[in-house]
Amino acid sequence: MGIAERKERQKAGLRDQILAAARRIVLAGGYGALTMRKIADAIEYSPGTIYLHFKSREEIALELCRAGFAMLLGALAPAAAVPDPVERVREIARRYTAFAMSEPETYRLIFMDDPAFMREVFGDGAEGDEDPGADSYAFLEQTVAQCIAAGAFRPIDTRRAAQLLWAGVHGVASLKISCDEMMDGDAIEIVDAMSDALLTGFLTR
Amino acid sequence: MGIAERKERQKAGLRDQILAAARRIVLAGGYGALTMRKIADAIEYSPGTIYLHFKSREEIALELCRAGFAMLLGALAPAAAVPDPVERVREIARRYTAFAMSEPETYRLIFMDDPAFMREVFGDGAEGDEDPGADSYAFLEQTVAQCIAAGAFRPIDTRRAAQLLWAGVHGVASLKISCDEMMDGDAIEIVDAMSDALLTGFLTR
DNA sequence: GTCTATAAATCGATAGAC
DNA sequence: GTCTATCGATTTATAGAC
Repeated sequence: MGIAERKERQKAGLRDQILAAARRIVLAGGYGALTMRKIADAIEYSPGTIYLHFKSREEIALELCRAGFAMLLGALAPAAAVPDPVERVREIARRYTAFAMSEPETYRLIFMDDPAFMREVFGDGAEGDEDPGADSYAFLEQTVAQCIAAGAFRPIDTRRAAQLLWAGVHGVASLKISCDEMMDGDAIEIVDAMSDALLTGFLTR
Repeated sequence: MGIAERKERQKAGLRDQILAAARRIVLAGGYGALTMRKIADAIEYSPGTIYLHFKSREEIALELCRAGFAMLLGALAPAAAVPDPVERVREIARRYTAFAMSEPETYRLIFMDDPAFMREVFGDGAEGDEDPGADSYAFLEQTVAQCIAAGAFRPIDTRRAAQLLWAGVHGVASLKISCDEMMDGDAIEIVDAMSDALLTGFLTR
């Protein structure tokens, strides 16, 4: 390794610092509070330096969205260890909600702020190799498919069932974030009730 | 267009004109696009004039939220004519979703933008006489209570059931707004499926 | 009540020195 | 690569003339 590699590392290092600072700012004050100057102050560089690593403020926000999706996928992943597919659905719902509650501003940035973010990252923003947004959804849909294959669910439409589950859990999580007082009880407890109610409609009787 | 038209509009009251213009701006470009100058341009007054009717930009947004809640309540109201309480729940869900789809930016302003808006309008912002936010929720909760009283629902917790329904419908509506492509099918069709699934969990068997 | 004018702050992004 | 300096645009809100 030589000078070139060291410079490469330094560049990557600063890029990560920028993203970390940006994430802290968004977490603290929402996406609207994210400004180049605040980032510059936080990392103790000049505002102009940021433009050597990111083309614009938008690009930083997009990268935060991508990272947020990756975090969500990481938070969901341990649910794969649950053997029973129906219980796995419940666990996914719990973990999804726990993530939203522990990172409300990240969740808000991804799912509630600008639709363009979610669309660009989730929709097709895949730059070939990775797409944690689609992966997160695919994980849920696969699990629903396994519930059907195992005979636990009636032969309902897989996509429809997965999307209803997502919508139900998202509804609980986003209302908890927007207006906690409106939803009585703990988020996990509520989302369990949501899973119960929805799964009752899906299960064979 | 000129003096004559402006004087005509004066009859409607400048305060209402400001709100109407603000609403058009928010509908067109989201809450972030709402600026005093744009309002001033739209109503053909100077920016300073607006401050004679509203203390700040925030107060205008709050008033838009209140008006949005009132519109939502108005959109829900006809559901009261449905005699069967269970069918009435379905109808409320449909009308709620139809409102969100026809006024996505209004819906976004109320439920998805700044949590402070929803909190201040819904939470306790009632200035004594009116509170369309609480009324909207109360309408749903009363209907659920009537489902239980009529023996259609198992004796479940009324608030919990009402809040799960709200969360489920909100989840569908908000995901449709944020990422239409992610939810297959028409919003009303999806929300009917959501009602079916949730109600199945609530109905006596 | 309405206007003009402007204060005071903040922003994204760029140019050029080093 | 980094900084200083700044452009140019935008914002909220106010002060004072009429």
